[in-house]
Amino acid sequence: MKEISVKNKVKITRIEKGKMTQIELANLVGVTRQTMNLIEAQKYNPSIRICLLIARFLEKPLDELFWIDD
Amino acid sequence: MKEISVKNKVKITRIEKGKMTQIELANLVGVTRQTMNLIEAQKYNPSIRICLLIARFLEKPLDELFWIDD
DNA sequence: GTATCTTGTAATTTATAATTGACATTTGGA
DNA sequence: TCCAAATGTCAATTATAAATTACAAGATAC
Repeated sequence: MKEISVKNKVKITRIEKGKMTQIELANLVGVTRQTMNLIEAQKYNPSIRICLLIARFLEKPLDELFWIDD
Repeated sequence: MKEISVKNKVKITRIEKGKMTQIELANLVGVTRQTMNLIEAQKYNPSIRICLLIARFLEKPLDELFWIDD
């Protein structure tokens, strides 16, 4: 069981942002919906490239979307 | 030859920040100096966890240190 | 000019991110 | 209530980040 210390608020931000679905955001970013689902569920550590693309499409700064939970 | 579109200013920020060496920053973050070297050279896409730790120790926001070059 | 610390890089291995395909459950609208 | 879209999750594979070991090139101090 791997412990992931990086937290995010991608899911609530996506939903707040209108009716964008996981699939739509995944397509915009260029990942599969499974990957987006795991990111939203905070099951692992995505790459900075994916995080930057998510931040771009959700129109939020990185630091607001991702942080370390310690 | 893999093209990495994520740019960063980790190296100049580290040097500006005093006399911190690559090895010291790598140790703080908890990666090897080779990994830190590759990140500074923008040879690949690090994880958000590593980027958050770098930002913490360099005392800069993520968005200031990492961006997408397109 | 030589010893030492720092950095760049390369080849190999290991860990894990990300994909693919599939199925079950939940949600919301007609 | 029924149907379809959206989400959660799993197992297996592929791609790539990160570690390890090692050596060479620059820099700095003596």
